[in-house]
Amino acid sequence: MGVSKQKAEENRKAILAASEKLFREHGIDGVGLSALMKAAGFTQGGFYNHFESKEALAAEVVATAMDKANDDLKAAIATPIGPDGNRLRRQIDYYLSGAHCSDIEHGCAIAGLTADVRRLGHEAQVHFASGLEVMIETLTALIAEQRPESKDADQARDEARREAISFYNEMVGALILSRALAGNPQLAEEILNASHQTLLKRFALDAEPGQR
Amino acid sequence: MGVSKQKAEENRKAILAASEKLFREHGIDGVGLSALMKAAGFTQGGFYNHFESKEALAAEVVATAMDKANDDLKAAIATPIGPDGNRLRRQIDYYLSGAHCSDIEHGCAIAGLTADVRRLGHEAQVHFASGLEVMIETLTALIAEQRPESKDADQARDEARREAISFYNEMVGALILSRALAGNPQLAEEILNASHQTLLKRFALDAEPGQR
DNA sequence: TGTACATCAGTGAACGCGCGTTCACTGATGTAC
DNA sequence: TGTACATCAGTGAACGCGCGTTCACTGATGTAC
Repeated sequence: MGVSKQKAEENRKAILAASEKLFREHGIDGVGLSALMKAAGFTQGGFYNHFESKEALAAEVVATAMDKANDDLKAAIATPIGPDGNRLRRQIDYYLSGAHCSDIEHGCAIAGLTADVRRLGHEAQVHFASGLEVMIETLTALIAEQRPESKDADQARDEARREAISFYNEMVGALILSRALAGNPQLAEEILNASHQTLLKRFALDAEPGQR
Repeated sequence: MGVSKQKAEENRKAILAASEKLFREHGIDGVGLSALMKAAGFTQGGFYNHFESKEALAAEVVATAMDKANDDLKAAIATPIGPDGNRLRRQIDYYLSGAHCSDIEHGCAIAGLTADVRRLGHEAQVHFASGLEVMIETLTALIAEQRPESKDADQARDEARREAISFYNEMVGALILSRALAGNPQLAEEILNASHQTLLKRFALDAEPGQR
């Protein structure tokens, strides 16, 4: 058709964005290149002008999705909150909400991709691991705020990191299990709620400020 | 070939067993009927003597895998332990071990199938949900043992169930995330260890008996 | 108990289909002079 | 600045391949008499 370099770059990003949505929803094996290209507004032959293979696309989708997820989390943490608000509580409320659970396309990239990453190539797995490490570091800082001060800074950092990982494991597990429970919506909700309540309690966020 | 009814029934079970292993490892979309039948020791044409379709097989695999997982857990809990042992601690130690993490074929059916269940048919999802409910009930009883006695029995039961779900969410999340981290084995191990340590502490299992 | 026949698990080739990938072609963009 | 040409993103048809499924056939099992 003849397309400017700038337009071509935009088109490439459109393919990546469409692919991320479809991969999360149907899995990487569950959607073909023709569907991906159609969703991005193109015909299937053009795919190889932008990517070397479907596997290369998958690796790049993982990388960009993880970067975006980390940017989003950092932005959310930086957003001001009211005087009685709490940054950690806000993350928990959002992550374990029914809305986030239903919105696989736009929700947490890690929870949306974890299941498929195991069966992807090495490059995708390395991008996933790097992205998760950044996520853990961000959450460690967030949780360190929440914990009482300690004399031993090294030990405090180790403990905060351990708490952050354990915290994230629980949130991801709750979300993935809940999403697998289309066969019993009531149980799906109970699973989100159980972790929600338990995590608030664990980080002493379950009472009004000052009460506890 | 001509085969007795009893032998045919055994063959059917062999197909189910081979399918469960391959489905867990490669996903349901990731393995074809010819591979399944070959793994069970047959040629592909005979598949439809036993199952109506690949989807029907998947639903039955989920059902039998969940039943077996629940039977195994109940048997493990019933197994006697030494005087200083603890049933809950033994489950945690096993579930969050590197050995369990590596052994997708024989490990926890729920963690092995959760990722795929979302994309299966309704029947499979219902079997999954029923199996998970039984698992939660078993864990609730196990955790209730661990908790101090309470005046209000109803409230105690609700709390034990909530603790059990939250506990299971964290274990499943840790296992699935760890398995997705082939790109960073050190982080994979750290993720298992973080939940292991945190859960032992949470249920006051991290010290010698009597010390705490 | 023996004999004749129906049953049906298993075989292996074939079906149509959609997959990932390749290719010849188009034509606006970008470059050389 | 204008003109001629190379580039390359996009098109749409085609490739071989493996998928889920179907089918005609085989022959030991199980049944009827």
